[in-house]
Amino acid sequence: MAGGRFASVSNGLADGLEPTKSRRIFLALRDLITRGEYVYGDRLPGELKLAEIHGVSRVTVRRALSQLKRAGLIDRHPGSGTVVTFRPHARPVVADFSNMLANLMEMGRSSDVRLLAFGYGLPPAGIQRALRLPDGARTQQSVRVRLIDGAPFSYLVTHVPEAIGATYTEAELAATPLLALLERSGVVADHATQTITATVSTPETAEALDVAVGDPLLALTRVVYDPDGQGVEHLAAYYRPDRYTFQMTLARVSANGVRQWSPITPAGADGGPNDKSTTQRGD
Amino acid sequence: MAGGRFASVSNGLADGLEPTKSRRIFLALRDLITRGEYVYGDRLPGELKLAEIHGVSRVTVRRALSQLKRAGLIDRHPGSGTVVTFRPHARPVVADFSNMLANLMEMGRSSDVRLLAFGYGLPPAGIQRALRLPDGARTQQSVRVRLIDGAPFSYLVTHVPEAIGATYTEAELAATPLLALLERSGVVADHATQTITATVSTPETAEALDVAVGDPLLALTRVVYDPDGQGVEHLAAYYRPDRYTFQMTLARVSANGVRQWSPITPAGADGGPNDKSTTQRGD
DNA sequence: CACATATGTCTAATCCATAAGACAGGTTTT
DNA sequence: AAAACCTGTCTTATGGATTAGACATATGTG
Repeated sequence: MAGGRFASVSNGLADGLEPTKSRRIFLALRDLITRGEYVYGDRLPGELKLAEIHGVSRVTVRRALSQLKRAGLIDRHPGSGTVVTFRPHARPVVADFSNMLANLMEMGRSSDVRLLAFGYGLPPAGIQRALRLPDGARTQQSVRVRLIDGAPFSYLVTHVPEAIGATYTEAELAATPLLALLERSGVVADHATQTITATVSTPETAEALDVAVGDPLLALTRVVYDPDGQGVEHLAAYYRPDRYTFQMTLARVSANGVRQWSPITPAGADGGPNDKSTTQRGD
Repeated sequence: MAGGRFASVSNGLADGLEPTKSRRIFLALRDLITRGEYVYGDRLPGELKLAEIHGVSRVTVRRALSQLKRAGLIDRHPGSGTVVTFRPHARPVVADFSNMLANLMEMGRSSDVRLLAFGYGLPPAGIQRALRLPDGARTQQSVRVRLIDGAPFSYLVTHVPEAIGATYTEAELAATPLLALLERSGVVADHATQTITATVSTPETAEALDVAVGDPLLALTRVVYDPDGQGVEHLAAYYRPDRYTFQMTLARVSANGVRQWSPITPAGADGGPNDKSTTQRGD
């Protein structure tokens, strides 16, 4: 609720804290609206129609619509109908395939980081394996929340091998992108694997991101390796889908006689000569 | 439940058809397991611990664990504890950033398509705008479900301008990737925009994908344009996150003096000389 | 105007997931 | 052997979302 440009894309909470049918319908409709299936001025189906579509009673639909109204996505007019008031100018943060926050600063938006946890310890088995660490090796573990215009949109859990993590302080992590810290320490990020999927929020992520427990989240797992194939960073990131999406432009090219899609790197693509951009953000 | 290699990654339904706390906890735990946070042989926290973490009673945790057990992800031993039995060999289908189903056939897996709907009509306002169609222009609309080894993993809704859609039949669409049909018809796919986000399943998608209503889904929206910038295909795709994820490898390269991430195209990356692969799949 | 359709408001009843607790029986550790 | 911890099973009670209905009121249309 804290903010800025996201006032019109809030979460509509306050009575929908539980995983109820109405919450679910709210989320489904919000998704249709924020993704542009319904645009400004469109009329939603009537309450009875929605009740039929979702197999619930009218009361339940009305709860979902109340949440949408509270979130500022719709207006309701007795007799006339329910109308979308969401203006796409308040669109979510957009990142390209490489997870760069595209043009964040240029759009005049302020980004902020809150460091929720910081410490050293034994990593979970899966993370240990992903980083290719020997048994018993410890990692530096941190939990951060990134805000845009005062509103949280990402929840980041990182693991870094202890020796590397020791090269910077807690305060530095709270102020600097992790990847920049690593490269400052002489670590060479050579390649990375990245997986994108969908999941649900837990009490932890829900509280940090100001959503209801059970709401869908975009999940990204990235493991960064040095030239030797040694893992140097493990990132588990959770994003609010209404505030952050992955977006990319693909070109259909011929390579080896086979036509296939190729991503267009933002720098060399949209004509904009903004190569002077500062160091790419890490997450 | 119909399926092959997915027997070990089912949805654990059958009493969790509603968006309940226990369902939510099931999903959260399943996510941790399928993403490798917990690996084969790991012991989950005890029921009381889980109850504390998620802020629910023990009964509720037990329901979630029952679903996990039914899904074949865990085994429970009285006195000893709950152990992960999920073997990563039954991993989800993986697609790279360009949405190609990587090495699907080479892995000996069978893919199948079910055509649920087919027809012509006026598109929703958002889709009309995305395709840059004039008012009143009609589109061919289809709904398909893609199966892997007999188990559904994607729900695809496409819109194609009427004139283009007329160049192939309903039967052809049920058997051939849409993009191949388009290019056969002389349509030149030049570039595309693509957005990836997370959403929740509706009764429609839930039934088609055999998940509970309210379960999280990966959502992809893609609009393909011809060289003139005219939209030729609009695709809204929904994926079961436990059966399909986006996965990519990135290389840290220097370009213009700026270090940034660059995706590695699967063909030229993993050393495997499989350039002979057939036409790339469209979805 | 009359009619269909939309949202707004209220009622009464139901139902089921959830909570809180006790107890049994198996496993591991000290 | 005892202590600590785990899952399995059961009981009772409650609360809040949900249902199904009626009725009012605003809006647009033929």
